[in-house]
Amino acid sequence: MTLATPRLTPADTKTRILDAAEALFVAGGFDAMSMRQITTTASVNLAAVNYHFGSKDALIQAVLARQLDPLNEARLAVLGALEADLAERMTCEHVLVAMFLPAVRMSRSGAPNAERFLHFLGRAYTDPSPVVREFIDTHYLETLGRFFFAFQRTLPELSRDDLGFRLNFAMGALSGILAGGNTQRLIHDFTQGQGDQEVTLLSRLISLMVAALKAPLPGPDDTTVLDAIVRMPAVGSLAPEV
Amino acid sequence: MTLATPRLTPADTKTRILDAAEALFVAGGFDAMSMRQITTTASVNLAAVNYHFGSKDALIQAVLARQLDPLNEARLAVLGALEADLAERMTCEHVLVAMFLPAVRMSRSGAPNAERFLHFLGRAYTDPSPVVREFIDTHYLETLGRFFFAFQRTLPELSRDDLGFRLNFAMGALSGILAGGNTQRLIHDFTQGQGDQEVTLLSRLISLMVAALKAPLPGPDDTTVLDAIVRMPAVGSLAPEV
DNA sequence: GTCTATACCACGATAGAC
DNA sequence: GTCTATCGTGGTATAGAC
Repeated sequence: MTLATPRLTPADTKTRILDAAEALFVAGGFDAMSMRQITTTASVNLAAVNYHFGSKDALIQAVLARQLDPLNEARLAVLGALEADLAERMTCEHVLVAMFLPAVRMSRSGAPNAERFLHFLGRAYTDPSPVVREFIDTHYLETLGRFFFAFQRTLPELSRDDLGFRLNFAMGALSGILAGGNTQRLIHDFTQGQGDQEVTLLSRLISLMVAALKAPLPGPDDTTVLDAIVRMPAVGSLAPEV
Repeated sequence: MTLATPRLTPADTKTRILDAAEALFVAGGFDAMSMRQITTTASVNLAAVNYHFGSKDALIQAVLARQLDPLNEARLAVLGALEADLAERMTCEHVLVAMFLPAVRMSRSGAPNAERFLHFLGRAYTDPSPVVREFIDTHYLETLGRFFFAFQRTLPELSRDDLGFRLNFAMGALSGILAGGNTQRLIHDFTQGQGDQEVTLLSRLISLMVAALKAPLPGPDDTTVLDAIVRMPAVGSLAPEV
């Protein structure tokens, strides 16, 4: 754990660059922050970023890691604690709580920039730049593997492929919610929520996740019904055009 | 309907630019296609793009519109046909079929580049560039308003806000699936599927969508259960760190 | 109206002096 | 460690030929 030393002396170059980059990232995303903007804001030379981090890509990865690594650690800690406590009594709801609660917790902690944390998180998860996307995906993969196991234990009736399909579905859905125009409202709900609201939003999200995870596999009947729809005259008569 | 005239004379500059841009877009996405690449491939001058389209952004929008506008028209046509045929007997499964079937149909049509259509669609829905994203969102909004109405009629028990929340969830989920590493596999399933496979994948997708749309609202009981989880010693004792 | 040649400015990156 | 100067490439703007 890094001590948040509130020293009065100016931070060193590396930290100043990280802070400036983080602020500009939250404000406008990866593409909007230019090296010249970053170095000007941090009051360092243009070449300093390349010297300390190697490239703009490596810089943003350092910025992301500084915030997201503790988050993933917290997720794993909650998951581990729940598993130690409940063992076989775990449900997928517990796993979902382990996934979502730490972010909410962090945004309410007394730490500096706590209220900016969800802003940062929203940016990180929705930023269009490939560098950011790849970092998120990679760093998720480590944690996701662990959670995948946990989900598998609570949802033994699902095959490995099917669980992967549904998790992909559910996580994509969460990203979609964050990416949509509701982000501001969601963050507002998050930050404003004291206890009750926090739990309310969590339960709302989780109930949708659970529905997607526990939905019955489409049986032959469903296929037949769907087939009937597809072959309806009203649908089938429409010639496809490209 | 535009006639797919296979003229032997070289296409005019505008069309050549559109074709070249589309090919490069499918191959590598928006960022990877440079103006100089496009104009070289199309054998036109660098400034021709700016003359005919105004900017690179406007060009990609024209490329997207040429392919996606017919798709949206087909979606609306299927929806209208189903509504005319079924009236009050419509279910949300019918609406979902109207949403997803046209894309599958188009990819199987005899039109040129039909098999490339889902590749193109995958790119369009997952390209990280803000220009592409904004275009997709905007052009969806028109169609989505119409579909929102249709969903509302088949799911009267959901409030307007709640339906919006869940549709956002479901559509984000679909994008997530397309955006994930499964895209190639999904496309493979799509293209290879003759009838049966096509219906199978559709039914699989739709069953998840239906589950998310029809999931019961979390009642007081669920909130209490969740609250109990959140306040468990194992969870609550973990101090948040940022 | 169309098309071409060319100039412009901002970007990220890097070599080399200090 | 830090700085300046500079390179290559990106999208864009315009003057002028046809």
